[in-house]
Amino acid sequence: MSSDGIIPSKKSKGILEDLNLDLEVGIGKWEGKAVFTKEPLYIRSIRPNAPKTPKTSQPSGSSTSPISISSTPSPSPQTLSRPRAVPHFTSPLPRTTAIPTATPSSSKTPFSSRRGTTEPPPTQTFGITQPPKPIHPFFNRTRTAPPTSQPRYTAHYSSTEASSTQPSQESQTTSASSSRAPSTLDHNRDRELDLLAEEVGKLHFDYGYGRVPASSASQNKNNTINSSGQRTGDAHDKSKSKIEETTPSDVESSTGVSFRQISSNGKLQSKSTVIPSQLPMFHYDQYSPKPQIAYTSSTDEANDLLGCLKGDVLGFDLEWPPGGKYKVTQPDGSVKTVRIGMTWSKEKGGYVFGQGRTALMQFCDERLVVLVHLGEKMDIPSKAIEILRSPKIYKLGVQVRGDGQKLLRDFPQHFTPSTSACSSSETIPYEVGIKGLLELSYLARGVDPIGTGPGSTLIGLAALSQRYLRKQLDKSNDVRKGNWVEVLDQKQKDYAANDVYASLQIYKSLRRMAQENNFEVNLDRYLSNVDGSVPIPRPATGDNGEAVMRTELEIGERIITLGEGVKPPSPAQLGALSDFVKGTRIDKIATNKGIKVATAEGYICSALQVVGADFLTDEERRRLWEEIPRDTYTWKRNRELYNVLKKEFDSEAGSESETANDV
DNA sequence: GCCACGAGCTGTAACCGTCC
DNA sequence: GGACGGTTACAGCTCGTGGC
Repeated sequence: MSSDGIIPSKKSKGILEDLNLDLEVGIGKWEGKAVFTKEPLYIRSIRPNAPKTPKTSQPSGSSTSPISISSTPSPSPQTLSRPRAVPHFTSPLPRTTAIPTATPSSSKTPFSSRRGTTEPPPTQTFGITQPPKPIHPFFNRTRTAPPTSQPRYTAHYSSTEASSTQPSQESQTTSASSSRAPSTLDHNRDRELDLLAEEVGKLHFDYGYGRVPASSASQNKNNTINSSGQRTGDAHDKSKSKIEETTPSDVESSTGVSFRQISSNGKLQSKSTVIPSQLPMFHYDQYSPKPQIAYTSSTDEANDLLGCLKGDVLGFDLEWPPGGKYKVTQPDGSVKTVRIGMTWSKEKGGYVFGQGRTALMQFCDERLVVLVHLGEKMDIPSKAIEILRSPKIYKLGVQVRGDGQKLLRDFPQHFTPSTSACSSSETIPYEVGIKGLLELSYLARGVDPIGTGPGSTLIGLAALSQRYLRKQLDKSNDVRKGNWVEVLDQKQKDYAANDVYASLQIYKSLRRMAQENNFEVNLDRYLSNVDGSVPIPRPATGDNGEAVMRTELEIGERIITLGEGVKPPSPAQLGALSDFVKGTRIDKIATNKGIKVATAEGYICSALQVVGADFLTDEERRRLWEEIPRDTYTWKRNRELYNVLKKEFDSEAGSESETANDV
């Protein structure tokens, strides 16, 4: 592509690839679309239209390059001038699996030496002819840019310019970062991760799911005791010992699920990998005592069985048939094809695929797996409703919220209030719903933030099983997408039981991990309740009885109602004002949100122009007056507010009233 | 096949700052 | 004070992941 294009030329990309970059650097081989940056960058644009007055003082970079990049940290977020986010390199590879790969030289820099970072070293591919696919991206992704005081965008230089930029020595010190603007939430999470990483780095981990350091392996082998005093080590079947006997060299020469090694001093040193296909398959009967599997399609029996479940943490899952055609064997032996979850669309002139109704509910505790087969018509047993509604019983699963929503759609009568419960208020409070749904992948992220990597997306049950149980979970399509409506065969029962029992075992592994490292886990942080509590706006009634639309705003802890037709402030403006009334200084708000102070000032004043200065208390108005300097554009653009405050707080207001108008 | 969710990319309105 | 152009924030889109 030409130098004007978005994609850098093969030549320039080749230069990047050929560079013998250090791990600290991050750009070694580009595989994704976005540009990743680890360090704050100076960017100096000398485009013809660039401002004549540079906003930052620059170290001398490559003078021939349209854009110069330095790894020197920015002195202040307020002084960094950047163009808007621009996509950079393109690649047919999926974005989320794009992993800047380390060059061999990267091994010179041990991961442990990288202060303030939490990402694992990039997957090493030495001697691998076929890069393995099965690694879950969340166990293998480099993290995004670390939290800095930078504004939202870091080093998103225009691709047009970058494409013609020769990689200078300085540019080599840049690393990969998403071109996506890191949100405030991202920043906060990154800060949390950094803090956690520091703490975790001090600890000695024996996760019980990765390779166990020799010293502790002998100690723990078959002797792990859970909090309830039960012996759990031997539950990890005979095949476990095979893994434990694997020599480090065996493991390191493999690829697949990556496990980071933590030395006795707690530092991350290197990683080893295990090919998932070498892992044994998960099966509930490998555990001791072997759980009983109870399959029923009788409501009474289901109630009895569910009543036998003990503890306040249960495995939970649902199965339903994807929409499609299914062959069903009739009582007389004949085979009939039926359509499930398909509806005829006149517009499309064909069937539209949907979903079948929930056909199977799985619950389990340590000793009992209950498979309640609802089939086509059976209603949810009352005991199951009781469990699902109870906030005190945690129901474990991956994308458990989706399961909850599915139940809510299929059986709304049990989890949503009747319409008679509607109040006259503008939102309808829902007292029921499905509570205590505990998202396992969020729990894993909380307990094992380094192992799961950055981000907040869901991690599949199979990936969790590989990592925390060292077992493969059968997720083959032939069973998964099968017909769950008809009476289940043994394969389906096993699949369903394994799914739900694996959730419980993963939870136990995570809990053990947290206990061993003195991490207090508040399970309520990982709940995904489904209570249908979506506010339903009801138009207010005007004096003449006609419905008028008003907007209710929550600012800080105060609620204010705007008049009809008044356009509410933008979310950013409301957020800034909300923070201000909570007592946060404006410069702090700007830093927290990664925006300029002037922008934060503008947001607050703009919001106040809408809600009115009276919204603020006397003290808040004084704070505003004192925190925003007189000679700012903020006051120029909000003169009305300026005059109000000046009159109130400026002792020389009278003599300067004309000046105020001139601002 | 569907659904839900998160991450990354992109267009654009709004904002900021300078010039006349 | 208006015009203008660069900068910033945000909404909406696409795509990939997970679930069945």
